[in-house]
Amino acid sequence: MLIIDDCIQVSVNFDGHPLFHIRRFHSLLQNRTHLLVLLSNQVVSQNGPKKSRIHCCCPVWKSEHHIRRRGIDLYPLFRYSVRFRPHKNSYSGLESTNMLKRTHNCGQLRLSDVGIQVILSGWVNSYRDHGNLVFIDLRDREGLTQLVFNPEIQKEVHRISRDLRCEWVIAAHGVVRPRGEGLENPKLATGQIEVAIDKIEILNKAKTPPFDIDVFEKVNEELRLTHRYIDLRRPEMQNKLRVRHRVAKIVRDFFDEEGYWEIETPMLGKSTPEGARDFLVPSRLYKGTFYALPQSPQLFKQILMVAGTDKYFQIVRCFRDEDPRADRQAEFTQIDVEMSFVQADDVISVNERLVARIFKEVLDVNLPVPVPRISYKEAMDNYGIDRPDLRFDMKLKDISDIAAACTFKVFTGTIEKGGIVKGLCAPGGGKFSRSDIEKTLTNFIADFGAKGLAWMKVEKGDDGSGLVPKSSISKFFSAEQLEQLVQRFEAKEGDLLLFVADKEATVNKALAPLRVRLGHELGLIRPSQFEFVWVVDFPLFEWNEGEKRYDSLHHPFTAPIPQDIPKLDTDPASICSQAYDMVVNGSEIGGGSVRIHDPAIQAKVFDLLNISRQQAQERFGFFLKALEYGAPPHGGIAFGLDRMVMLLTDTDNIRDVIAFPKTQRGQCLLTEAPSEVDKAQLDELNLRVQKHSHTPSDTQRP
RNA sequence: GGGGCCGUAGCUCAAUUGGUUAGAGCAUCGGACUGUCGAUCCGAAGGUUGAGGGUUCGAGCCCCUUCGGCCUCGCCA
Repeated sequence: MLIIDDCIQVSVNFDGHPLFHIRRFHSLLQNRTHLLVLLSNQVVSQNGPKKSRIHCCCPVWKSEHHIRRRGIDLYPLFRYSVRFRPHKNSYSGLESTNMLKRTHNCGQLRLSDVGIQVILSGWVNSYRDHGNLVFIDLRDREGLTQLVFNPEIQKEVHRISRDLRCEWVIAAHGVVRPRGEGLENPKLATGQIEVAIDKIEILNKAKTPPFDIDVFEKVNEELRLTHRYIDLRRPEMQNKLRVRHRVAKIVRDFFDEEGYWEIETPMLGKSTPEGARDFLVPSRLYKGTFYALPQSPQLFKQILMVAGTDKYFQIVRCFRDEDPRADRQAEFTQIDVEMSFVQADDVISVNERLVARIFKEVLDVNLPVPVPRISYKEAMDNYGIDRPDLRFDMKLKDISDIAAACTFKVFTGTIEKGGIVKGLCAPGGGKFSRSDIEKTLTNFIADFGAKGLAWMKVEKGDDGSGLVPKSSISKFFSAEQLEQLVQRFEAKEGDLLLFVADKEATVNKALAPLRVRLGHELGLIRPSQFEFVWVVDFPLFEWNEGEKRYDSLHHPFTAPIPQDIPKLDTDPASICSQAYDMVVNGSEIGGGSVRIHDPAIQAKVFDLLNISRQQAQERFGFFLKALEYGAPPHGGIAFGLDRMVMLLTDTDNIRDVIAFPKTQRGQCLLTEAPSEVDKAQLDELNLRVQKHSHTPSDTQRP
């Protein structure tokens, strides 16, 4: 055995076929602990270090142990011609000349292709080795194709195929042939055919992946995020990326056809501390000043209207530094739209056609246009929330009138204090046990601030006629009142009535999620059912009791309906805005409004929001100034692209529709962002990190 | 900032409720096998039970601290 030093380069031909290339060997063999070079029947070299420049063809040797066990007996397995030459510090382009270039993808071949020669490239999805016959399922993003290796076709290629492992990257040449009768695989689109391989090229080996790509079990998400490149190989994830691309493509095509321009707006902008927390970026040139990443391009798109661009759209990244949720990331993507000389109906009709096209082209779902509309008040009354899930009925009913007349202190007391009693009828909910209701459901609504949940099961009366709500509180109700309850909810035998008594806001806050939960648990939702609705007629303001001022329900640039403009001076709380939200299955996927284009009205709104003239000038001065130079009437909308893709892919996790998402604590597990930076970087920005600025011991120090 | 769930082999999960040497399936490695397709069969290897401390004769299990992930309330004009 002879140690070969670092300056020998070996090129290997395999039966005269240059199936392997020098540079590829390098990457193939980097992870090896040992390399051996065979010449004749001798082991010529053994070498350990990873960084060796020696290249050789030894595709089956896994370890020193393996080689020792086989010893020199390995020789008959190898028939390489081996040529040495001095290392000239160059790979001389050998790697690119002979690579098998693919002719088809792995989801493409059908019976009609039988007989043709093809080259496929991809990842080894699985291997089934029968000793002589070897089957490889080769995977790329388009699908799987079965490759067959038979020693009778090409002995050496067959031998190499036995060493292939999952996730190795290969290219293979062969002939498409039909599978024998009864051997088709109906699970695969390409299951009618297979490719009999006579040439193969190993483009790269792979470490055993940290989790199986082809596995049905749910893998720990932390692991998936740290190895996102593995996770994204899974067909399910590739489909989500594909759908996301399709949506973006449809959006661009649609708006282009409709005469919209895609215009980019800055990522480094001005902080306007309203709404969510900003992500800040320090300025190097102006010490002590900061850019903010955009929460949305709201002001820029309105300025574009003043600039006469007329019809604008953008698929744009937005940033809000708030805690994430299952359907919320700090960094997310909007389909942002704005148009001039329009009223609310114009914006609505264009955009429902857009959404209809997306759902038609991606899912083949026909969405009825025009999409129905309900008012904010209707939504709050019937569903307790401004984004109602209309896939099932189960409307909330106010029973304050009945409750006021009963003798149940919790109900009457609440009403005396100005609260309400509202409830819902869960069809078939009578099957819930007392513990289901009084523990599980009561705890559930307690999270939303409700103090208790009253219930009644609707059963047949004792005399066998009529329906009577039964429960521990039914004794506080007269027979007539019980009858009224049954009628109000149109309850049937076996239903469950649930009530919450509190301030109206609290009642709605508790009952809305309870309704959705029951809808799921009672199986009231059909799979792949989509119910679209525009929620309209929002109030312009809501009263903020803590701050003693009005807040915008939408944002401060939303226009009131024209006939309510006089109320800005008299009765702001009752003003109706020109805002609209598109809601699908209880999820808000988009929202927008007609904007204020009159500087005088904008000023009045700022007054009501308790934003002083000076504050308004500091924050939005540039924008208010723009409005003074001939702003057209305009309005727009923004859709949440991530949420739309979630709906289209039936996903309840926003991270699954983002290629490189962050965790709930805002970390990227792949890159380990955020990270500390060099002192030099901080110095350049004139920044200093105060590590313990908030600990009492520090502040008390003299 | 608050509440909840979780962390055991590479992965997914067990471990008779504090008791002997922490098990299984899949993956990995070795062997056999010419029609499989989540191949099969035989064999092997694989563990600081997230980390640190405590209680105990004895801790995967109980207590405290801490790290990480997920869900959620607040927050998200």
